[in-house]
Amino acid sequence: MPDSRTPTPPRPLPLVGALPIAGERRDRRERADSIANRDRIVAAARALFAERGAEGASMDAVAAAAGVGKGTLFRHFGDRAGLTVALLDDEMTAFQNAFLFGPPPLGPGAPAAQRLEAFAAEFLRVLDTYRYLVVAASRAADDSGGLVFGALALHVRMLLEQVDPTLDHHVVADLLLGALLGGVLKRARDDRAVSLERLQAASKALVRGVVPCPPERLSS
Amino acid sequence: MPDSRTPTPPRPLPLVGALPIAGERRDRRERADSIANRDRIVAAARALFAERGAEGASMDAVAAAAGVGKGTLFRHFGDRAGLTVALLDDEMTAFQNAFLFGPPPLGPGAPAAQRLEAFAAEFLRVLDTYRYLVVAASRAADDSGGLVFGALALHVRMLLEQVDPTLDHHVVADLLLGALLGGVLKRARDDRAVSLERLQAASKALVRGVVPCPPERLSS
DNA sequence: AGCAGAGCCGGACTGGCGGTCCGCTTGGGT
DNA sequence: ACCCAAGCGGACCGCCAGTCCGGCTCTGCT
Repeated sequence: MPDSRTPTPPRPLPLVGALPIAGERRDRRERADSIANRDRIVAAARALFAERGAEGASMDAVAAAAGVGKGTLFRHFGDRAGLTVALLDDEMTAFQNAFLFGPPPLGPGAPAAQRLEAFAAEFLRVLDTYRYLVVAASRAADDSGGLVFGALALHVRMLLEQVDPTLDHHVVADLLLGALLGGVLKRARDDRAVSLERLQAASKALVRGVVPCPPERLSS
Repeated sequence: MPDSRTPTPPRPLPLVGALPIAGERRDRRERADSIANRDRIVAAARALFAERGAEGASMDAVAAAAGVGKGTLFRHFGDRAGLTVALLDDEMTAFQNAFLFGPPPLGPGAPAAQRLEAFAAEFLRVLDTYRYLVVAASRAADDSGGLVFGALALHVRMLLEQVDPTLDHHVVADLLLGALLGGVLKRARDDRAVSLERLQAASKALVRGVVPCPPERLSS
């Protein structure tokens, strides 16, 4: 009997830093059918969450839609929270890459204040696109936002520090992310009573508020 | 057989406006034992949520702790979400009264900008005090925040409009409330890694940012 | 190519939870 | 004192997250 069934199974991609680049090798090569099954589960879960909403998709339904057994599902993702976090984590990792290596104003090269504004707008766009995952994660995960948005919060903190060193970066970053997340969640619930553009414009006002008043740092 | 068991039972206190003043009379007087049972349920639920956390307290456990049957519990509150909303709603109503009728700077009489700052600080304090309810409601209710914080959002919108008529009050208010709510939720999860005072200070910075730059409107 | 076994697969099974139902009890008006 | 509408309780139901283990497939080695 394998000892990989200890109380803390490996859970493939729990942290944001892990990139799902193909060809990455572990201590032991992962079996091809295992990888294929994982991919099918991810695809099926994405479709089900998008279609039936957060709690319309039971783990049984996901497994059935993916054409695998429940054992396989739980082997790969540990529990329901692990699945939702893994799904959302993929998107957040992509966003993080755009932020770290992409072109300005989101990526490096632009002034910090501009990058913050671009971050808010783009973060809202991405969250809204995958709002079904955000809703699911906000319910399922005990540390909702902790693991998934941790790396993002770090970057916001750095930007905030550049913009105004006297700020309490840590807390203000959390507040800012909370505002964006809350906005998306409300939009997801109210069936999009306000347009994404309005949300983005309001978030820009919020970000500009945090930045020190002298306007010469803001305008392009 | 009473027809009060239709798909949409009355659910005593779903809206914020309903004040639980004693002596208020409905079309038919409510039975004394019913009121007593409701109070015992509320007290037991509060204790259980505070003690065992959001999902440590099942409805069976609440009913048992209150010394009533499950039928009584569900008759009074409809479902789990109804119970958590009712609990949180009581606190929010009290807070709302302080905001509407209490002394400045929270109540009327102070400049809008100051009232906004006081609102943020006090809202954080109240939410943090009842953080176990906030966590429970954020999981249970489908319209989490919609019903419970709706009235609060209205007031914030009014204040924002007074402070800067060019603002998109509706969305900015949601963003602001989302930031505060998110801050409290994070604090509830991380076991209070940052002090409430730091949170309040950061929220003040956020509120000041939204207000137009000229500082003569801000300082006392 | 053939073999051995490590590790993955699947789906029956379990415990517990939210929510319902209906016969019984009781409060309160007359 | 009487009556009955209203409230009560807890057995019951279906669902769902998570577990378990026998069997089988894929992989690395020879």
